[in-house]
Amino acid sequence: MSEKKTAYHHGNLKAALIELAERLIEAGGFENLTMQSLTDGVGVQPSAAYRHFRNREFLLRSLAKRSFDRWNEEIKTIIEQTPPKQRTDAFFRFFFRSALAQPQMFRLMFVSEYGRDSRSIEGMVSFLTLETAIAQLSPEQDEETIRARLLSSWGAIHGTALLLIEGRLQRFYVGHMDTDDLVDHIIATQIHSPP
Amino acid sequence: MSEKKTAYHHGNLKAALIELAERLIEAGGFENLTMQSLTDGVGVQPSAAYRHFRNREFLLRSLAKRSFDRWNEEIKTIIEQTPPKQRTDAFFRFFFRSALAQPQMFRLMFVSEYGRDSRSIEGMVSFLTLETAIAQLSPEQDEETIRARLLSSWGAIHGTALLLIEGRLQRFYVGHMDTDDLVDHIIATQIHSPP
DNA sequence: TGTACATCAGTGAACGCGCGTTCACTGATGTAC
DNA sequence: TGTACATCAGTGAACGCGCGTTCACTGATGTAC
Repeated sequence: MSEKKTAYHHGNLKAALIELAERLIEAGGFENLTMQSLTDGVGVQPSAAYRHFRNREFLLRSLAKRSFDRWNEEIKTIIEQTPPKQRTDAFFRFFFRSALAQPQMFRLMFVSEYGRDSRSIEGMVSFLTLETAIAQLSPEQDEETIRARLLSSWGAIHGTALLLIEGRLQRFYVGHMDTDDLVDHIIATQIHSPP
Repeated sequence: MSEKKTAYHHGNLKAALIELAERLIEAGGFENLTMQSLTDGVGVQPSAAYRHFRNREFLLRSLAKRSFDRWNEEIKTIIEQTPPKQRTDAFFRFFFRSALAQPQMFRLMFVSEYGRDSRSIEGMVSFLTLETAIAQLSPEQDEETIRARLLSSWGAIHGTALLLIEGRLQRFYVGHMDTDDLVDHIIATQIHSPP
């Protein structure tokens, strides 16, 4: 199997489709990803895509899953390399960094229906990681309080990331405050909030 | 102009379309509102809708605007009837109450493109209301800190409301914790967090 | 109080098109002997 | 080392349909005289 693709057999169509799909999603949002634009971009007939993906929904689902897998890998690495007390902070920072680096992929993963499955299974991993990290910050708390903190932190970073992605917060910045400052503040609020 | 509508002239088509549109959106999300299902439900030809709304986008925009207007009215009333120190709390509670009462309308207003215009103008009202309320809770703070708190609170309630709407948080409740407890906790975190 | 006419708010039929998806086919590749 | 054949991964053409939108029309309503 040579690298050179013949005119007929593309050779690595599936990989090419995935790669382009990720670019197109980032460019226009998953809602606007069409099978035709995707196959056009790769230089192949629309029908060829169906040799590799059952249908559009399946494609989007598997794209979301891929991203979640990568995401969880990265989180695992970060957690391992960070001292326990700083893990919550590190997780929050990673969360915002990735959300702002690939906002449309973030939406596919965390907003769309297509990410739902991955969220409920793989999503737990980061959830539990975060919970453990939070628990270590305040070991005296009971389980229920820790859970409540976890959920409210999750809501805070989820919502703020979405607002930042939509770019609808800058208008309210004052002085020399910017996105980084806001993220700092949110992290401080979530980490040091009282029981 | 009698209340009785003749077979031909509906009489109050516009109002009927709006009312049904709100019901259909709440039932299936704004993405799935079609002009045909809308006019069908009212018992009128699809083309009739275009006598009252330029197009679908315009319809959805004006629905979002209507909701924002109502929403801002309600907030104004609540704020007026609440002592200054409790206004932040009251606003948060109203926010969650309305989000959970009409989740799909919330999405139209706060997530969709169609609510964007209303968010940037009318949205400021509630934003500034909240800012004033927050400022009154901690009068010693400088403007920038208050803004940061405002934005991070906004993110927290925005994100948590969306997660609650998607029903993806219950799974993580423990003991006798429920949605109300979570909301309580979020409000406590946001209101009493340190500078 | 009645008639003529403008205006308004619907009808009915159709269009167009974007887009996902199917299916019989064909060219290239891999494998058995 | 070469040939026959199965298998695989594409092509090409077309379908269907949901859905927004248009447009010439018509029935009802309101108004001037």
